[in-house]
Amino acid sequence: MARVTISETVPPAADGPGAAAPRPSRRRPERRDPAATREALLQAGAELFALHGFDGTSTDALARRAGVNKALISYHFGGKLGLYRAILAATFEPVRERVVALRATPQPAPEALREFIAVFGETASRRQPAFPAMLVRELITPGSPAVSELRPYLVDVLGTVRHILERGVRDGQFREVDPLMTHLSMVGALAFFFATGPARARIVASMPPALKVQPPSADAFVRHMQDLMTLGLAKRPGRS
Amino acid sequence: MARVTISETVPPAADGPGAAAPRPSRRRPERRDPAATREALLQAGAELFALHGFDGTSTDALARRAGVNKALISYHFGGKLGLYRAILAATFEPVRERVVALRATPQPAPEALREFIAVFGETASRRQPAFPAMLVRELITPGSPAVSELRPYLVDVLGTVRHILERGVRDGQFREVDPLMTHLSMVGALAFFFATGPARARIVASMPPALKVQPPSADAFVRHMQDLMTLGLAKRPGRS
DNA sequence: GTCTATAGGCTGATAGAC
DNA sequence: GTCTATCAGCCTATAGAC
Repeated sequence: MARVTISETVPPAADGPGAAAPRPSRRRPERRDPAATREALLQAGAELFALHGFDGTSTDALARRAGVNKALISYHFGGKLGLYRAILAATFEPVRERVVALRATPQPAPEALREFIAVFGETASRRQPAFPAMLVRELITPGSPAVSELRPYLVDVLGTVRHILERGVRDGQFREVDPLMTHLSMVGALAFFFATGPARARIVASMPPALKVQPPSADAFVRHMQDLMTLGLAKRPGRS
Repeated sequence: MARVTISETVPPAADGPGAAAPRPSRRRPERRDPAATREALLQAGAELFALHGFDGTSTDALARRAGVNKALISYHFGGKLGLYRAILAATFEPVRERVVALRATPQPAPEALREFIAVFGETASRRQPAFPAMLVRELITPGSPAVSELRPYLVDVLGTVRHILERGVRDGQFREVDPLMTHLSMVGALAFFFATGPARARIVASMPPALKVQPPSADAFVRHMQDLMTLGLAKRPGRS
């Protein structure tokens, strides 16, 4: 099981979590770059797997969405599961890198925590829109064939958060909190919000116009979480 | 994957990934109460759908787990989807009732919010263990055939939380927060924690004993969330 | 590398005996 | 109400032409 070396060269077309999905104009079966075929499958798979899960996505739907022949999934990725694994790696690796970079920040802990939340939000809303749903789906399905491969990523992210929290406690800016539970509540709220974005958009869209309320934007929610966490963790002046 | 021809009377060997599962002692195909059949299917379905999702659960697995003939799913529930819908209703209705009852509480808002979190935790960890995973799965899959039926439940729960939060703001105990975002962050963190409990247990179980850390208990996490939310929402003395 | 055609397995549902 | 037997449809994967 080699480390997947996916050509990260092509930036995944930034389409929001709301995902009306501007279908990539891939009508033509004409000859084209094989790297483009791989890329189209990775892109289509990220969208469909995030939305419908592994079992809910057929190779037929993947190929159609990518504008590519079904057999090419096996040729390029060794099968549907191989494609899924490649997408998992391509999705989580950039997240890991951006998060781990936060360890070195010179900012005080509360600012670093705000930064972590901002990085999560930016990744989820702009860079890797499939990331929150894939994370949640993997963690919810204990028998998933790929959940064990996820562990290194989870460990690195948890480690970074723990690092920030412990520094905050040491510096007297955070009250004494359990780092794991704090991590779970923060990441859980963020992942839930972004993973359920499309469904929220749908629910709002189907409401009678009179009652229609705009769902919160990604940026607003990031700010909400930044405030909630820093205030909720803050060491209160009076206490020891 | 070799299909060994075993006499089908033999109880299916402990299967399922999650599956410690106190198998209901249903050896005999003898006549029995039809209500018991329905109940066994509802129970088995709640476990399997929560763990593997709708697409990931076959009628065969459902029937085997329930110790019941496959054809009875169609007879009693009109098919796999009918069973799923019945489980959805049976899972969410008790949650709705317990949550809505909180509207009438005479307690101050911060106490009421703590109570809401406790009710969620108790429901998720003891009464309806399938509830968090089913909630998350439904909300993550926008096209789910049942997601629209969920709306009344979501509206009632959100309404209750909003009610508590607005009362807290009015009474000067909470700072001015967006009720929807606050609801999403709180329920999101709770649902994520409980839905991912089984996976967390697995990950811990597969760790080398030296590094093994106990995952947080349900009660500890409830307390964590109670503190995080009440402190994070508290109106700070100095400010207006 | 890409495509077509097809194999072979599994799925959910039901007809009909009991 | 329960069970066995069976079917049609869809699914993933692949052989082989180009």
